[in-house]
Amino acid sequence: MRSYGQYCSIARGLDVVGDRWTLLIVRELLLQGPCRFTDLRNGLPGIAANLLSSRLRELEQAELISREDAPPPVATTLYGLTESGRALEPALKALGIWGLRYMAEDRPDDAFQAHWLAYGAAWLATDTDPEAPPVTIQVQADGKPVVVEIVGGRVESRVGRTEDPDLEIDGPPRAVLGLLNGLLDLDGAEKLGVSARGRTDVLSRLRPASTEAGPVDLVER
Amino acid sequence: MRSYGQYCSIARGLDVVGDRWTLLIVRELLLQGPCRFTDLRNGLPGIAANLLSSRLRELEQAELISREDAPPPVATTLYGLTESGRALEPALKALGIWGLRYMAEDRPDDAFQAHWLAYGAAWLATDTDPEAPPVTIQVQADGKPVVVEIVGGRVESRVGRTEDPDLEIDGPPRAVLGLLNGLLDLDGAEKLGVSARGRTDVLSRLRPASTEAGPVDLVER
DNA sequence: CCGGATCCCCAGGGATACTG
DNA sequence: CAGTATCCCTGGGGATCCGG
Repeated sequence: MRSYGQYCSIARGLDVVGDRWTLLIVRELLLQGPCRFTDLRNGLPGIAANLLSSRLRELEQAELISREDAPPPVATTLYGLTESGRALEPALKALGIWGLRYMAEDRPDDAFQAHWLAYGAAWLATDTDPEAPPVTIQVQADGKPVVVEIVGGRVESRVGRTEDPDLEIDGPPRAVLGLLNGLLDLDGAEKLGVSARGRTDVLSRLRPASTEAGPVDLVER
Repeated sequence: MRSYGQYCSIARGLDVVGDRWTLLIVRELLLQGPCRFTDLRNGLPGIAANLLSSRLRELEQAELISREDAPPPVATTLYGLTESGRALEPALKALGIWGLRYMAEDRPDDAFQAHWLAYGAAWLATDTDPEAPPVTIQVQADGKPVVVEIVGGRVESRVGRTEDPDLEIDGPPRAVLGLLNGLLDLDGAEKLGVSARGRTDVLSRLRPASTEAGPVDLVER
């Protein structure tokens, strides 16, 4: 990227990660851990192969990512974040919280992947009752399964399924996301097509991680 | 900007502010308050007038900024941030903290403005001794004056001069910034051309605002 | 002088095809 | 699978010009 030529840490940061797709590549590596080229390509629907290739080269040169050869059974190269790359997490988190305000808009053609929903829960929600016992929620959105665990004040999540969850919810991504972030109550979510089975009371423990951003209306205006 | 087409709050956020110059425009309005076209242009050295014009139009449409007609004596239009625009502050702050690691590199041609240094102090530094009495520092870097006040755990700053500061420091931007962020000690800063007069002991109260980013080496490698 | 609009040119991004 | 190569087109940089 062409430099902004300004002695300002925001501008210099953008000199490095301001290019198109760059922050999303970091997002993928942050969420998925070390990835193969094809994993990244799948996690970034819409990116052109040459662009991904060139971005990876630039990011490696900037020492945000490093290539490593995977152990024998796989025998391919893996791309992983360096310390500098991982240090972008707070910035991505803040941007993700800000971007929540645009998640209400329904764009049917948008791609959707399970791990995006997973980080949505883990990064963007807080447990309001840290003293309460841990609970497990089996989430499914657009057919993609995610497990959310509320444990001692923290909200954690991963892609996949679990046995005997305290609660199961299923529905379109927008409604499920609103429910997980505490921005939608169950009534509202059910109107948007969510079905819930089990201890629906645990949902009241979830509140949006604020950064004093204030709540956002996830229902389309 | 062309949409990434991903149902992810980071991607949707970048759909709005991911274009070149956009975040820097928000930075200016955040630091300077409502601005005229020319003020923005001066605060964004390097931007082409047509780009600024088109970005302002897009940002207004996205409801991040609003135009208002200034009161009679000025009689020009002012651009100011809306609530959504101001909500970007945490993201810009996080990015600015991350970008600090690139502030060590010396690029003689980079532009430098006083208010960038001012936010550098206020956003990126913390007072380690909130109980201690308030102190005032008169800073000057590259001829541009900034006042930094350490008051009850908070670090505040503004462009300009004050009377009877507890400490005066003067030197090249890189060294002054390192000193204000607690990343450089006085000895190191003096080697980079800083001169200090007054209560140099108050500098020990400044520490970098972490976001667990860890300290950064501001001296060139 | 302020607040842009217009024009031209080039670099960077998108789509697809091709190769080790 | 992991990229490269190619072509095309849009979007950004830079200068100039114009109305208020």
